[in-house]
Amino acid sequence: MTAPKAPLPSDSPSSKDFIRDIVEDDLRSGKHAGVVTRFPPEPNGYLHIGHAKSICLNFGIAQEFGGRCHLRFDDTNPVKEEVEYVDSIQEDVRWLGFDWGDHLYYASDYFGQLHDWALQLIRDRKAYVCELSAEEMRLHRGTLTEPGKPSPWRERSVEENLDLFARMRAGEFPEGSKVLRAKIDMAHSNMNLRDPVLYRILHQSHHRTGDQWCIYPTYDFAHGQSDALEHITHSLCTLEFEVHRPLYEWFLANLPVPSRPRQIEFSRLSLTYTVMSKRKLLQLVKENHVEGWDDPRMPTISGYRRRGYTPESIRNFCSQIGITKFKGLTDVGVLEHCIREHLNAIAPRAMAVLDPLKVIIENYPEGQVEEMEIANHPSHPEAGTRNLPFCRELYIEREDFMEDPPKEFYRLGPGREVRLRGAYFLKCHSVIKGDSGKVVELRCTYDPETRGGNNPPDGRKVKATMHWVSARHAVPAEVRLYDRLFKVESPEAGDDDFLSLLNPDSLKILSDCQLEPALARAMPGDRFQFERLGYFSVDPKLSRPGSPVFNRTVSLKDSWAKVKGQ
RNA sequence: UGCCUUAUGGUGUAACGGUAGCACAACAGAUUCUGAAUCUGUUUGUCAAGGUUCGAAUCCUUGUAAGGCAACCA
Repeated sequence: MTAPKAPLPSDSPSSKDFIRDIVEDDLRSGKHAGVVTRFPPEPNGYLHIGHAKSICLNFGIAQEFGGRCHLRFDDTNPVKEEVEYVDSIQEDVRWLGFDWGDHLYYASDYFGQLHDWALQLIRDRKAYVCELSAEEMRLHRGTLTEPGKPSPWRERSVEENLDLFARMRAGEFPEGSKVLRAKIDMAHSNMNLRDPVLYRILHQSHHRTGDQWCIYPTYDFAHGQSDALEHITHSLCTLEFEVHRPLYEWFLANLPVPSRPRQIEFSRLSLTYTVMSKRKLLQLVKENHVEGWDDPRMPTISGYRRRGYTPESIRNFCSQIGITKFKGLTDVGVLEHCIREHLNAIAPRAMAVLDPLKVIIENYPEGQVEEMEIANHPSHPEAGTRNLPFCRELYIEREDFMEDPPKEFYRLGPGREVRLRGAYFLKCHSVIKGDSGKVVELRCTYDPETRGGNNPPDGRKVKATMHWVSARHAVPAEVRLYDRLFKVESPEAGDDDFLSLLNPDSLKILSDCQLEPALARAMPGDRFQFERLGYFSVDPKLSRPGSPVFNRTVSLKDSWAKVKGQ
C-alpha cells in the first residue's frame, strides 16, 4: 500500500510580520545587501515545537529574501551541553526541511577571538577581574529599585588585571573564586549593565574544545560578537532577551567587530496542555514520566515525528500562528488542525477495529470468501483500490453497537440496519452475552442485493456506514492512543508542581486490535487514516517486521462525541 | 516604591491616519458509502478615559491589566 500522489498543500505563504517588515526596509534602504540570520540553540536538550517557530522564522526569512541562515550551537556552558543534543538538533532541523549548507558554527569556534577581545577590554580599562563571591556580588548589585555598589576590585590596574586574567586562564584558581567583569555602570536601571560577568572559571571539559579552556565566556559576552563575526544582519531571539539588548549593543560598540547585527525580539510559543521549558521536559525524561525525548506525547520535534506528524504540517502551523511581541497562549487545536488537514490529503485509508466485537452473518455461506474492492482515498481516485476479504465472521467496533440505543445514535442495534463500508448492508437480529452480561457476539444477516455497499433496488436507506474487518483474515496488532500530557490548559501557569498536573490517561495501549491484512506489511513511519477513527502511523521503535505497532497521530473530528457528551 | 515591553471576537493574528479582515474554535444548514472531508451561512472584538485630526485600532497624555529583568544559565 503506498501513499497516493496527492498534491501536497504547499506551505501557505508566510504572512507578513513586523520582523519581515524590518528586513524588507533594511534591504530596500540599502542598509544591507542581503539578509543573514541564524538559529542558535544551546545543545542542552532536544528541540521542541517552540524551537520550530524560531527555525521557521530564521530559515524562512533567509529563503524568502534570498539570504542564508546559519546553524550555530551556543555552547558556552560545558556543564550542561552534550554531543547527543548536537546530533539530535541537526537531525530535527533537517527533518523540518531546512538546510544550513556550509554554515554550521559553534560559539566555541570563537573562544580564541573572544578571549582576545576580553584582553582588549581590560587594556581599555573597560573590564576587571573581580574576586567577590557570587553571594557578595549579588549583594553589591543592588535591587530593582536601588543602585548597586562598586566592587572593591573595580579599580585595579591594567597590569594586575592582565596578570590575574592570564592566571585564571592558566588554571591557577578554583571555580567561583574570580570572574572577569565589564566596567559599565553599577547604578544603571537595567541590571544587565551593572558590571556583567564576561568570563567565569569552569574546570570542566567541553564537548568540542576538550580541556583547552578552563574559563568560559558568558552568553552575553559571546552571542552578539558571534553574530558580528558571522555577519548576521538580523539576530532574532525571544522576548526575555529584550533587557539584554543594551548590553548586546555595548559590546558591539566597544569592540572592533567586523559587522553590526541588530537584535530583534519576538514572543516565544506557548501551547495549551503542554509545557515548553527545557528544564521541565528534561525532568519528564529523567524521571521517566515519559519514555524519552521522542515519546509521542512530548512537544519535541522528535516526539511529533515519532507520533506521525509531517514536517509540512509543523511548518504550516508555524506560519499560521504568526510572529508578534504579544505573549499569548496558542490553542493546541490549531496544531491538530494542521496535521489533520495534511494527513487528510495524503494518508491512504485503511480498516482497523480497535475494540473488536464479533459478528456472525447467519445467512452468509459458511465457506465463502469474497474480495471487496475499496478505494484507497475517497477524493483521489488515482490512489487506486485494494481488495478486502469478506466472510461470515467479522469484527466491528464495540462502540458502534448499542443494545438500547437513543434516537440520536444511528449505528447498529437490535433490529437495526447499517452499511458495512464497501461491503453489504447488515441487520442485527440477536445479541449473545457472556456470563457477566457483556455482549460477546452479534447475530446478523446481510442483504446480497447491496454488494459493494450499494443501496438496494427497493430504495432502502441506512443512516450509518461502519468499518469492519474479516475475523478470519484480520491481523492482530497493538495500537497506542495518546491524549494530552497535562490535564490543565496552562500547566506552567500556577505555583502547582507541574508533575501533579500530568494526565494519568495520556497513554492508552490497546493490545487486541484487529487490522485489515495488508497492514501487516506496513513499514515504520507509514501513515494511514483508519476510517472513522483517526490518523495512525507505524511506530519506528516498537514495530517488528510483520507486526507493526501503530501510534494514533490525531483523532478524526468527532461530532458524535459532542452529541454523546451532552 | 525602578526600568523595559505588550494590550484587536473564546483563541491566535491582519489592517502602517481612510469600509475592523483572516485562521482555529463554536453554532446552523446543504451534502456525504467515514457522525470525517467538502460547501454555505451565523454569532462574538479595537483595555479605559481624555486629547490631536475632516477622519484614530493606528498618533499624544494619563490610567488599568499582563509579562520580562536583581545566575559566575541561555
